[in-house]
Amino acid sequence: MDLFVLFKDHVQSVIDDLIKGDVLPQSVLVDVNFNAVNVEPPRDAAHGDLSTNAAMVLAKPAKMNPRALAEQISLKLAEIDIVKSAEVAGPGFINLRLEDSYWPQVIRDILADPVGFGQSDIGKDENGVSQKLNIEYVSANPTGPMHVGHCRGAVFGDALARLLEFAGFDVSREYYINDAGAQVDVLARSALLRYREALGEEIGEIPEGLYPGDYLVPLGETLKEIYGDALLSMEEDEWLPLVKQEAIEGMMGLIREDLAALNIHHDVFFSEKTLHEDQGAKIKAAIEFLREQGHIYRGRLDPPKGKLPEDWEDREQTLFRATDFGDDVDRALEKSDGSYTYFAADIAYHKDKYDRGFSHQIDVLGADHGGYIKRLKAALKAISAGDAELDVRICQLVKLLRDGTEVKMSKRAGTFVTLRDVVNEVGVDPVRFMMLMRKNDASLDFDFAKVTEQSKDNPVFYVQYGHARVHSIFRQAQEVMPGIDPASEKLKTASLNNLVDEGELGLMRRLAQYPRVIASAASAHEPHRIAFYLYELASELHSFWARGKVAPHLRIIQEDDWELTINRIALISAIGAILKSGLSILGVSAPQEMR
RNA sequence: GUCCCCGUAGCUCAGCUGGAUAGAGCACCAGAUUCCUAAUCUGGGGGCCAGAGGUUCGAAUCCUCUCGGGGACGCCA
Repeated sequence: MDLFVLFKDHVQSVIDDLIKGDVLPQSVLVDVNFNAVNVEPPRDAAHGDLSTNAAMVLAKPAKMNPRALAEQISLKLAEIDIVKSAEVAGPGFINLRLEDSYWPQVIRDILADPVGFGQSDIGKDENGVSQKLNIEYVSANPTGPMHVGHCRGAVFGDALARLLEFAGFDVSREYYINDAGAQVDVLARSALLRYREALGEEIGEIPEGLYPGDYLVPLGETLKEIYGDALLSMEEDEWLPLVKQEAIEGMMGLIREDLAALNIHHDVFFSEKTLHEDQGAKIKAAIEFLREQGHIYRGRLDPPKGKLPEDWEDREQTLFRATDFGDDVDRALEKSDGSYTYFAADIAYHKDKYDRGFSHQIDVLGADHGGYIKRLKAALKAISAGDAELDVRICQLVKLLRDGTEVKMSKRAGTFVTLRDVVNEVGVDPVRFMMLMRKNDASLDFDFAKVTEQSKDNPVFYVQYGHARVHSIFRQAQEVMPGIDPASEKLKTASLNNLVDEGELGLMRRLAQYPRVIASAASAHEPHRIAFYLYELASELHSFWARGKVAPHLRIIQEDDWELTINRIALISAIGAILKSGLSILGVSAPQEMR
């Protein structure tokens, strides 16, 4: 149960009452945007537990003084059982304070359903059925193992998928394999070289333009096992498809392993190549579909400003009228050799997703694809007649630092850092958490020294230690007070009396915010908000724990007071549950012990 | 030349889709543990929210322009 949603309903019904009582004019029902009315925790806790701006939003349309209106509303709100006081403050805020006896309810709610607490229904339709949502992320070219650059999008997409699932969506995780372009041809040629090497040939330096990486060596061996020396006697148009097929499978195997090392698993791997099969039947169909709607025409494009490509030729071509859907220019669908552009295939791909029932789509792309957003959105709008929505999230670059100096990466110089290197060196949890401590569209410094540091300076350990601390207290309690069992069902029926210290109340208030944090992070597609919330929750826990050092009556374990001890155990058990819940959304483990 | 992202404390960043006196961490200074893990906690100084206009009861947040950093700009993927 989300406290803030509950009170928004209360506020709404008070407004309805005031309209019925002719205090407010009927006209506000049409004049007021009720979405602007909100109930939220005040920034300053001294202002109370909940705050609403209702009077200020309503004042103007109702032609009333905001403070006078606030008085009227606050009187009604004060009648609610659990409301201790309702005060008007500032320009017309209504600050609510709840009875201290209310807060333990959040502990009961959490203990009753530790895994489900905070789940949201924003992903569900009016019948309570989860809506289908497709999130495409990673989609690295299958030409080699993943490097750190891919890492952020992978972690972000995965965490967002988990978050949206938690928020009620029926989520499908998808990987788009770019197995149709020229790059995979280069891959195949590079692989053939390794194949010849496996057959004993001296291949020398890898020629410019081919992939030099050692990771292709095993692929050469595999080709040798499958084909013997048969490929050597074939023409390129004969061996290329065979080698390409094998190479892509090999590279996708590497990539899947890399992703698995990060705890990332996709539901669907969609091959771009399948769109091009049968003379591009699927792409042709998508273009035909658009043509029927009048969104395709033959025309010329202006050459791009800034730098003119050397082989620029002005020609009439098949164009998608993207400008009708918010893009800056219309977009080409066919290359000069008659084959389809990458974008044309992508239109077919997004149409395919739409046809599979995904009206909610998210693409997670790298920073270098920023210029691609508008045309993708335009395409989905056109293909779904405005029915589907696409959000494109861009992940900015990660700057790798070692001892404070930037690690420059270059494929030529062979100094690029693979994802696997990073995971092996620092571990999955720190990598994931670090990537999620930043807003996705801000660039990110990733300092090896800091990420591996096991101290409070490292937010991962700080939050995980919060969870470990909860369990540490459990262990201690069972030792000194045999008979107390944190896992027991009895905890759920604890009296929860006497949890009246500011620290305890603060923790309960913080717990009550969890559903709200989930809902806002999910609807904004911003998983980093979870990370910050967890940090704050852990911080309050550590702080309360430390106060027990100087004020013994605040320690969780009170050997001479079983009831209080059990009540506090219930409190920290709820905290542990939320830390675990939030960490699992981020895909980070919640250890019970850290030594 | 056009479009997108960013600009908040010395540093790294939050700021809950427009709310009240702008917050954390690091760094710096001063403290805290006979007993629940010091991988912790308490207190302190530190700000023209890049700048200028505008929108309104109210702007770090929305709009316009300027400056600075990054990215993208027919058929690459």
